[in-house]
Amino acid sequence: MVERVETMVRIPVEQRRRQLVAAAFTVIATRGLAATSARAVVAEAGMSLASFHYAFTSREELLEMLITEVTDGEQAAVLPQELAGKTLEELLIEGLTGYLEHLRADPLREQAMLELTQYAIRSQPELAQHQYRRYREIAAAALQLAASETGTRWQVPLGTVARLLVHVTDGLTLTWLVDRDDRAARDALAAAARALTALAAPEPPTAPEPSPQE
Amino acid sequence: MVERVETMVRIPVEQRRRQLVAAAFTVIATRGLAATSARAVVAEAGMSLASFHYAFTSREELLEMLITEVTDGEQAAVLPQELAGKTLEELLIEGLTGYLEHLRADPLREQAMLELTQYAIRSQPELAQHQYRRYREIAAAALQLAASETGTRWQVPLGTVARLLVHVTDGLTLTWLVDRDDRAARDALAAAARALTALAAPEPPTAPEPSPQE
DNA sequence: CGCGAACTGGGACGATCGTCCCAGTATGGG
DNA sequence: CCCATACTGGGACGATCGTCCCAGTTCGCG
Repeated sequence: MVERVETMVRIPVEQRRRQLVAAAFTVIATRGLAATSARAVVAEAGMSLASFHYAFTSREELLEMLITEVTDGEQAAVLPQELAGKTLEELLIEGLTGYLEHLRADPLREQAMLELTQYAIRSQPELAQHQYRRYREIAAAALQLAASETGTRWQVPLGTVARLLVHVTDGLTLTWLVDRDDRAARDALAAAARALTALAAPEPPTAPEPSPQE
Repeated sequence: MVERVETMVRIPVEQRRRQLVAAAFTVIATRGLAATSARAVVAEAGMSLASFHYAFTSREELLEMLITEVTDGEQAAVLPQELAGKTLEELLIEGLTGYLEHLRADPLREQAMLELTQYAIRSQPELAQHQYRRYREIAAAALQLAASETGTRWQVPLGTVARLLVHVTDGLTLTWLVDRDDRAARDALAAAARALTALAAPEPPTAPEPSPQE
């Protein structure tokens, strides 16, 4: 009664989980989290519905793995490449411009990240916290590099500047996704770089002499 | 066959629309946009499902009216109250602190606004643009007031600073909703105020004399 | 070579969704 | 006072959702 099925493929669970996660991210980016049903995901991955619940016990579990994997794989798209002979402000502008280009190149990706954050805030707060800790780590690394490379020093705790930088990139993302105004985004980004620069000051000489204040 | 219904109430359409919009916002805030079904809304509003489609032709129409109404009613929660004798940085700190308090007092409201923005980006881009134009208007008004009140002048076009300020508040909102870290938020906000202050300079005397540069 | 276990396809279940319909009720203009 | 109409309650429809089940297929290990 059952026909010979020629397309049946046997794939180990781990690989299938990865495939489903990737497919899910694609669906979220293109059609939104609300439309990311189990059926839509398996359709995107080209497998049957049963494989979904063989690999994951629930949709929630898939999303959990998705968020974890995506935020851990998050790279510093912000790091400027040419460091030599630039001022801090120039470095910040380049870094932020790099982020804007990253955003412009693949807006759906950042939109998906945003939707996942919002989902996580409601459904898996720890995941959202982890995601933002990672963002801040990346920001802090970039800021520290920029400062040390230009012989400057942050006047405010690095973690605080990093937090502020994440605010800026988040805002940049949200606003640009809304209006797609490249020119305005670049202006705002330049202003942000200029403003952030005010939080740094030239580093005192390498061998710190006791200041003659007492 | 039909029993006497004693609870039936006749309400004009306009009022019912307003009631439904208000109920919908409550549901979005408490349970998320994904859970904001027509049935959930009418349950919150205490009416029957038919009234929903008597007042609105579709769920989408309700959300459209909801977004429009809410963003038009958006107030400047950011305006500092005591203006006299403060520096620009102090004024900015107070304004941002005011916003943080507003956020802390009713986090679900801002979370709902964020979810509505995300929905609008995908489904009604014009509404999202309108929403963010409104945000920028409010920010620009606050910034202009702060500058004129402290005898300073923005070195960067007001619209650009306003855009940047919206970035900061958006980022503040998102991050705080994720980690609820009041202390870190206040630090970041103070840093933001300090950084933004660098974009302003003392206003030249009221009667502008020609500068002796030529 | 054979068999247990890993894996897959397809279909099914109950819940919930948006939308619609219709019989019935209250009300204001004549 | 009465009737057209503005309005409401409740139920229904088809679609889609997450989840589950089971018969059947393939593979690795003995």
